[in-house]
Amino acid sequence: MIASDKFLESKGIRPTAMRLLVFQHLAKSKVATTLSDIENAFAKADRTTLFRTLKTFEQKRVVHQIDDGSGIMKYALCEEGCNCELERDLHLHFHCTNCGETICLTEQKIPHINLPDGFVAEDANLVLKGICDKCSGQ
Amino acid sequence: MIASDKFLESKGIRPTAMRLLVFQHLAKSKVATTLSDIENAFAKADRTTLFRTLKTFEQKRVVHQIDDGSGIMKYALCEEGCNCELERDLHLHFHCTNCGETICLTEQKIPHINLPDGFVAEDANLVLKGICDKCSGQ
DNA sequence: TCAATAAATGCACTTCCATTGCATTGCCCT
DNA sequence: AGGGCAATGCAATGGAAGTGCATTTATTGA
Repeated sequence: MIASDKFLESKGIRPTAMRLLVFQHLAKSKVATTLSDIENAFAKADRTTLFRTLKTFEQKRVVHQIDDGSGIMKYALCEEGCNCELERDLHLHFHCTNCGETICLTEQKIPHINLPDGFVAEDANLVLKGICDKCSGQ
Repeated sequence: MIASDKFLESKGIRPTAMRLLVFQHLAKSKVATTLSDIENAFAKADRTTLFRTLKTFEQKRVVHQIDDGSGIMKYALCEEGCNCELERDLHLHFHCTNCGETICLTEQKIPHINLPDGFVAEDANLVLKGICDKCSGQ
């Protein structure tokens, strides 16, 4: 694993202190994270800065945004082998209705769908809702 | 096709004038509809009433809510053969990034996904984004 | 090194939509 | 008719995304 600052630089992102902290916070987290989560983790940080940091990360394909239907956007780091740069990495997400957490199931890809004539798909978002492994007692 | 008021009654919904209008508006529309769409269609109507009408419809399984990632909730009538009462009708939705419309592809079902141990899925939401048939020029 | 320039940050504010509280109206049933 | 509950309308709240602008911090080039 390379150092965070080198990694960000390799993505074309200037590795400021704030950005390194946000990046490392995302790296530690196993679940998708909301803006408010990050805001609470660093009491000193300003919402806007965090917001823009995430937007920058998203643009540079360091994180992807997840809309799990909870009404709040969540963010998660792209995987090592994530081919975000070429095409969207179409793994699915699992939203636990018990604990509210959203998990990237990077192993599970979205199956190919045959669309009616004239429809051209460019992106896909599949969110399963239910009970996660922790909450189901396993 | 049975009359709207009989239909609503059969679903346990009192068929008020407002509700009949909303129902018929949804029935006419081929695409998923936002609260604002309906609000604009009936200038006389109050947002709140429409909002609660939709919530009632949703609860009684007359409409389903669609979160297509546009940030605005949309609603569409459940199909004739929709088995919403027993389990969620897991068809997918197509969101056109050109015209902004969201279409229920009721023929296309969400494929079964094998989840890791401990995960129990109860609901699924699959939204494809791209260009719809009208916008692609077919 | 120092000034000029560009990028990042912080604060205040706006906007948009979902949602709720409460008073009022209208409908149904006895 | 009238009691009671459901539906409606108005006003207000709340939460999250997003924007404008001034300030600070970093980078670059003389």
